[in-house]
Amino acid sequence: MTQQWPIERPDIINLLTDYGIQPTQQRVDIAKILFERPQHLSAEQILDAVNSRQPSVSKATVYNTLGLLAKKGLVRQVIVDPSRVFYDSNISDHHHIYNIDNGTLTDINTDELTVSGMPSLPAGMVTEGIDVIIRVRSE
Amino acid sequence: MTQQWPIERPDIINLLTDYGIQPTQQRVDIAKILFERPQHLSAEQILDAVNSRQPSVSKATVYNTLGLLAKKGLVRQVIVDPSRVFYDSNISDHHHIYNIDNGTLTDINTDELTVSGMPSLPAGMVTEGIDVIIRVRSE
DNA sequence: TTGGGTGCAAACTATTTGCATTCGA
DNA sequence: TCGAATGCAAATAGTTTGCACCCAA
Repeated sequence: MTQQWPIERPDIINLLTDYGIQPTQQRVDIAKILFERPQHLSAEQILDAVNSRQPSVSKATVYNTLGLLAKKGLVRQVIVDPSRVFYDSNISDHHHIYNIDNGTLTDINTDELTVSGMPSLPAGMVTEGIDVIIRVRSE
Repeated sequence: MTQQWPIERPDIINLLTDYGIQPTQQRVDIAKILFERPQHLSAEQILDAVNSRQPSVSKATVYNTLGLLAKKGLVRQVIVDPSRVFYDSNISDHHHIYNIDNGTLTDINTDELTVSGMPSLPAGMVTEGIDVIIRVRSE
């Protein structure tokens, strides 16, 4: 899927529908923040952004929606910091650099950095995904 | 460092001392659990294990000690689950398979699975570590 | 009308912190 | 002796949950 950013409101509605998600006002608002560009946001950042003009979405709905988007495969959870989950609007295959000083995530394409030698898994095990995280710090 | 497991109490005391950690009773008890074998334990598992006979170490001390051991480089934090941190007593370079169904971690040696194409980092950035996590589930 | 979606507040849980007490070099 | 280590409980923070209300098909 060749993507152009930002994804506009009508396209977001189609996207949600395609993924089997009923496009309610709040869900579209939340998705709109995420799909402005490929980015990594925490739940709190999304809550703040979506309510920046006037409060319109509750915390519970933000969490419920992010969980739903992740479960349906529209966004990807990035687990690099025990204190909060990041939601990545770029679902094409890629890896991450995590700056532990400022909590910033940067993408690495899989053609730049590759993983080789995937071990065979025990019977009955299915790969759900491969995360590569390069932890960096300043100085 | 060729390691033989389990690491016994007197060796743990030397190990702590070598790493600049004052080997108190509680710290040695906690380290002893971790260094029985190469393994991945959560803070709660360690708390339970260390107090299995009779309560001897508080929750705060377990957290303080694990943080200290990680900071000094005696154990490695493994961040794969937003709900809890795992502590890995194997600090030799390796990667992980994480079973999201049962929360189990399995090691992968770096000679089985390798990462190539480390991107050059911006000036002033230093690599702290590379984590590769293969997420799997049953069935 | 009726079930899914939402909001609010309370509940939860892993982790951290403040502070008084105890320990160990 | 005296600072470091410990323990307890309370505080914190991200996330989840229970439940009443609301809305669209």
